[in-house]
Parts: sequence; structure tokens; C-alpha cells
Amino acid sequence: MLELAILGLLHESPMHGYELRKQLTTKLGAFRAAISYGSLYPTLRRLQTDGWISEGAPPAGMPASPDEVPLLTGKRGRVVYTITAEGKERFQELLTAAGPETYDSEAGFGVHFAFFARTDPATRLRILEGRRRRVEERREGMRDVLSRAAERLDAYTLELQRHGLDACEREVRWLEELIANERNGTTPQPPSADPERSS
Amino acid sequence: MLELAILGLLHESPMHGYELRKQLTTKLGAFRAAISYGSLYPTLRRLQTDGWISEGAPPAGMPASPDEVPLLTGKRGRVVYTITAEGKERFQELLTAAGPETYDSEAGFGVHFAFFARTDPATRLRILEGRRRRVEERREGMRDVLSRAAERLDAYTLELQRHGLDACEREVRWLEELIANERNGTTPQPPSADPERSS
DNA sequence: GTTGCGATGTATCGGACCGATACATCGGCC
DNA sequence: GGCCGATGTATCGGTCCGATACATCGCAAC
Repeated sequence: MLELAILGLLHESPMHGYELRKQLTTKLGAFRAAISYGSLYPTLRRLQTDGWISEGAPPAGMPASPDEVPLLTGKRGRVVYTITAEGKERFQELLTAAGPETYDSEAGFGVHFAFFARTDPATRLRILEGRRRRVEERREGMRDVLSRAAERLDAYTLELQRHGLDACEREVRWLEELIANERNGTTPQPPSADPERSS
Repeated sequence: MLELAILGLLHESPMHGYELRKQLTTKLGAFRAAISYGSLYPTLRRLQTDGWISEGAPPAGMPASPDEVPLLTGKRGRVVYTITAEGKERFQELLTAAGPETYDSEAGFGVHFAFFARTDPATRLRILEGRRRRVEERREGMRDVLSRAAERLDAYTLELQRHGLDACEREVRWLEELIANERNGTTPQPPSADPERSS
């Protein structure tokens, strides 16, 4: 989960922990709240020992975009992380290997979706459909509760079920739309002016 | 979290673990997916050593409703848990002491909301307003992203933000409505005794 | 100039919760 | 009689969170 998210962000640009967390929070803010440092730093360490990322600025070849954002200024005390070539492979591998755990959790789906621009069409479709199935199941469960046991629940529990059901129906409709687009190839492609940096 | 949920359910009726999990899943299904046994059983053990619940059928006084649901049949191998008097106090205490952690997480809010029928009006209002504030903050964050950095995001990330924003706006509206009802006293009370606004 | 203060930044620890797994029993159905 | 899916209890490793502790930087007030 976090591994995929971190690799994905570092794929775009090298970064230090603090900035990483901020980007994580805004980019994935729709589906999960915020990433804790208590998971971020240990994960960074693990990724480093696994060889997916390396400490320090990129190997002098890459001209590290001089953006307005203060990303990789290796100032005092800051530790800048850069994704390695193996890390990029690992990223693609994780992107494609999208099992049930991908759509089972909100966070899992959110992270994968956030990197759909780098995911191949077949995998995109598979994830969207898996997610839809999952949400439909939840929806059916709530419908059953509401139709079969409504009179045995208090008003608040009832209201909670209704709200949840509504949210599920909405998400299913959203997913249907995305799936339809995906099949048509209508989906706005990522700015294809950027054809694969390396690998 | 789990502690509150378990005490709340056992407050309604004694139960064994399996049934507890099923009820947990349906009652709180709107906001959190499912409870794992890996958290349920250890928590049950802890609640027991803390004295909030006890193993075995109720102390012979309570006539354990002979419902159609097979709840407390102390058959072979089953362990039935019953809430103690101290447990009921603890439950009320947890219900009322609703700090920020209550509305920070989906699950926390969901659990508290599910037991609103047993929560006093002032606490209900406090929780609803805290939650609203929290969701509004998330909403503002996403609005900023969409208005300030939309052109720098790919189509999928954009769509994710839009979907998240929509969900937030919807939840805020839902909360507004609940808060308004709460202030009017329009909210249906638990079935106990409410001759004023019965339907 | 120095003092204080909020934003930036790195790091760890205990605990909550999950996912997989193992295993035992029960009620039918063939 | 045997098989199988529901029911039922339990544990283990791992992921992630929340609180906390510091250290530094820019800057404004005095």
C-alpha cells in the first residue's frame, strides 16, 4: 500500500519525507485521510534496504526539474530519496499485480486509482470491475438490512444504513461510468507528450 | 473503538464471538468494512480482564430474550459473553467522552453514530458538529487542489479529486440536516418512552 | 542582536487492527 | 456412512496510526 504510493510519487520526482507526506495527503486525500510518520519513515527505510529507493540526489544524470517547489534541496538535515531503476520495475510490478486486496480497502483502491495514468488499460479495467463488484456486495448487504430488518432498528442506525446505501449506489454509478469510458477508449489519456523517461 | 462497539452490542443482548462479528459487520457496515477475528478475540479477552464483560450466560436474573436469533445458546464450544454492571458504566463513559478521535476517523464516527440512540443530545450535537468541521476541512483541501493545481494533474487524479469532493459535499449536507433535526428535537427518540412526537 | 515562535523536518514507540491460517463441530444432503 | 459448507474459537506476523520528542530555519518583535 504505502510502498506503492511512495514509489509512485518518487517516480515523478525525488523528495524528502516531509514533502512526501504532504503530497501523499493531497493526492490520496480522497480515499484515505493522512499518512502517519510512524508508517512513512519505517517504510522508507525498508524500501531503501530492499534497493527500490536510494538516499541522496539522483545520480547526476537526471537534471532534477528546478520547479518552484522546494523538493530536493538537500539542505541541512534533510534526507532526499530517489527511486532506483529496480524501484521503477518494482513499481510497475505492483501496479499490474492488482489482486483482491486492491479493491477490498478504500485506501488500496484509492492508491491504485491515483496511478491509473501509469497503469495499462487491461489492469485498469480489472481493478474497476473488481471494485464495482465489491461495492455492489456492500450495497446488497445494506439493502437487505433496510428491507428485512428496518422495523427492528432505531432511527439513527436506520439513517446510517440509508446514508451508506446512498454512498454505495453513487460509487457504483461512478464506477460504471469509468468502466464505460475505459471500454470506449474515451478516457482522457495522460499527457502523452511524455513517453517514458527511462527503463 | 472496538471496545465501544462490543460493549454497545453486548448491552443489547449477550452474544458469542461469531454472532458479535456478524452484527458488528452489518450494524457498522456503512462506515467500516468488517471486523477481523484477529482484533475481536484479543479485545474480548482484554474486556474480560478489565471486568467490563464476563464469560457465561447472564446471572440468572435476566430472562435472556428467547428470540428467533440463536444468540446465547451455550452449546458445545461456544463462549457467551455478557456485559457487567461496570461494563455498562464504562459504555456510557465512552459514549460521552467523545474527543477528536471520534470524528477524525470514519470508523470512529460510525461507531459512535450507531449508538446515538443511547447518547445524550448534547454529546450527539457535539459529535455531529465536530465531524462536520472535519469533513469541511477535507472538502476545502480538495477544492484547493482542484482550483489551484488542476492543470498539473492527470485525468484520473483529477477524477479522483472530483469524486472525493462530491462525497464530502454530500456528507456535509447530510450532517447539516442531522444537526438541524437535532436542534429542533425532531429526532425520533429510542423506542423506550417518547409520547410527544410519536408517529 | 537576541529572543521567541511557528513551520519545516527526522525519528521512534506502543498499540490498534487486519489478513491469513489452523482447527474443531454441526446440520444436512447424497 | 461420508462429505461439505456453516458455524465457531483462536493465534501470528505485519501494517499503519497517534503521540511524542527533538533539532533547525526564517522571521518578526523588542
